[in-house]
Amino acid sequence: MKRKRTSKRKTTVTIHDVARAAGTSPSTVSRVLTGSANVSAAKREAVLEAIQAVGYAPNLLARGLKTQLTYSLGLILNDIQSPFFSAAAKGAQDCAMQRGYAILLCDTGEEPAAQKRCLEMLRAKQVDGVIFAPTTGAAMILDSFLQAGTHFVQIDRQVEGLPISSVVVNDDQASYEAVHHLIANGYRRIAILTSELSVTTHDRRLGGFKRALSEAGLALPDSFVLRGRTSSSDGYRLAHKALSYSRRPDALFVTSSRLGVGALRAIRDARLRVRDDIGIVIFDDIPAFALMHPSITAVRQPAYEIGWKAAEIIIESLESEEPPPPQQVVLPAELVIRESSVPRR
Amino acid sequence: MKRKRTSKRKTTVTIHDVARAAGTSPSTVSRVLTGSANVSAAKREAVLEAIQAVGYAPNLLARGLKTQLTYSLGLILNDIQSPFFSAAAKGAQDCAMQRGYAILLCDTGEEPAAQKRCLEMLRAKQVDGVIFAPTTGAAMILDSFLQAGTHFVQIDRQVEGLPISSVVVNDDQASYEAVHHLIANGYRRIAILTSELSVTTHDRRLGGFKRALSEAGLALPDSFVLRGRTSSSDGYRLAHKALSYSRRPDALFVTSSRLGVGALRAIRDARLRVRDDIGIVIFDDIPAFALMHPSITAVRQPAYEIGWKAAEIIIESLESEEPPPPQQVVLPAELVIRESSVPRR
DNA sequence: CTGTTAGCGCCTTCAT
DNA sequence: ATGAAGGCGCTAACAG
Repeated sequence: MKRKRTSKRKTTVTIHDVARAAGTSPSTVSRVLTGSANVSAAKREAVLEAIQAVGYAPNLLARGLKTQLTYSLGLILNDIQSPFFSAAAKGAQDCAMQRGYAILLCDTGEEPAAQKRCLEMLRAKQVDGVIFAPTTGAAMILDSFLQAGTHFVQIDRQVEGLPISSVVVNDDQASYEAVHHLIANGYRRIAILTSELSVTTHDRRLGGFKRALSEAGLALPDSFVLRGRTSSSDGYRLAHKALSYSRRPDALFVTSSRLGVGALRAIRDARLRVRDDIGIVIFDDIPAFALMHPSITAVRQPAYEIGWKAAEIIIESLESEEPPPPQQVVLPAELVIRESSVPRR
Repeated sequence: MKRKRTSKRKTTVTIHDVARAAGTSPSTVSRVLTGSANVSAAKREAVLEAIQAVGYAPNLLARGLKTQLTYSLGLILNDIQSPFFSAAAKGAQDCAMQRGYAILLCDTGEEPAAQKRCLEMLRAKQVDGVIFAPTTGAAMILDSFLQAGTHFVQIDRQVEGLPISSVVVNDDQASYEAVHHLIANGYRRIAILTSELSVTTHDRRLGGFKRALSEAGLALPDSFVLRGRTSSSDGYRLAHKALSYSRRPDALFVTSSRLGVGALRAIRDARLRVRDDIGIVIFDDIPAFALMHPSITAVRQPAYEIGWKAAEIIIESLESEEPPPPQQVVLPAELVIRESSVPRR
């Protein structure tokens, strides 16, 4: 962790150098930089030229130290490789960039310990705000940060009962509709593949699933609720198990695309035909689902918009005089009906 | 862009507070924090306790201003949503995190202007180094940064002729092998779908393609080299065009997964059968390719390793006394043979 | 081993 | 409109 300074810093050019080159004082240079006060057109010109001449670039560390504002936002995700989170990251990045903020990226891999380390690091870096998808154990860590006045907004998941803004989708309702759609298409023995993680996302999707079933008067054997971790191999394992039941399900509702990909592989390996032997709807759409034979019905989430909106909320709250009260934004997820849930004939 | 300070900062606790609580001086606190010098066990204890008691968290801005070291790395990508880049991002993030560095994420969307803005922002933030996938126009912008002593490493693409480290795959050879494989499986009229962007990646893939063809004594009509942008709709358009030729190709080599996804859709819409009517190999593998019917042969890139290695190179060079000379790392991409390139019969 | 001193680069009163 | 002075929080000599 130790490191020596190399000769790198000889080239450090500061507002002093600019001032000297422009024949004025550092304060004046600072004023044209921030635009905070009036300076005569002549001086301003001189300064601007001097900046070019000496190749000056501002040092945001120094500025931040002085102003207590860093114009950077933390972004804590569980898996940047998932299409959902990478789209959200892009949305947040684009919005932040446009408003002059930078994004510090953290990937927790769903590890509470990593989540804690990320939060601490972000605090030490003095980020102005944090966008994050909480994983288990977030609540207790968060307290101290809220007291420190850090602005937060949660995405995808929610830690309930905390006065924090959030941007999520209508997990319950969208799941309800997806399952309702399966039922309407004649499927009766529907199993759910979901995560054992206690995050709101999966809980609510399970909730919508159950609601649709009970509303239709359909039974739900305990064995039809299959829980695992979130990798695609877990999806494989879960689906494999479900398909091995003597009375196996005739349809699957899967609460994440990763699990879904694994489940599809299991179906294939079991030599079962998607749609004819087993219907399937997956929560969270990925481009590949449209390409498959048969194509896969999925619930599309506005991931990019979620990320964008989260950044927007944070920046607004940062830049307003009175920090606005926490807001809960719920964006609609959309059922994209393809072939895997619609039997022929 | 203007913003008032809120009442947030009342809670700022510094090493002074710690010092007071521990009955010692700020320097001693600093010493236990950095471990730079010996302090008596008693004092150290007192300081450690005081830190807990007053809820102190270090301010890395201030430290960085003093030490000229920020322990943060810039990461400039063209599209975080692409599986390749998001895997690379994760690799870089994991390595950086492990070594105590943070990652500042920038997404250029392949825009030279955005690339420039990102670079400037990163410089202003005083990052210790930058990992980046250059897009067109990178060369000229880079110069000034190299002089400023910023450490760089390129991934995926290369700006040639600059003394910068890079981590790439063996684009030429892997492409050669992929096309050779198509030829060995009886395909003869092979077209390539690639990008019009002049980045080394696509150029080299085209190079390997041509090499395999000429070595086999196969002709390459100009119309069989199709170039577009990089979206999947471009892939669709290009493939659609190729398939409409009176003497259409019997196989496609596609130089990116995005283009490939579009091409597959075009094949499907044209009611052609992958493999039997038209063979296909795609450079850059994504999980979905394994799931399709028939499954898609692809060139798998070690994206995570590329990101990891890039971070490692930068950190090593940062932490070594003598900055080591730039190194060019070439990781092997692997041809994953599935069904789309292997005719039955 | 420990406290004091002097900045890192910048912004911001305060005088002028 | 402009310059001088002080300090953001921290570390690194320098003394003792």
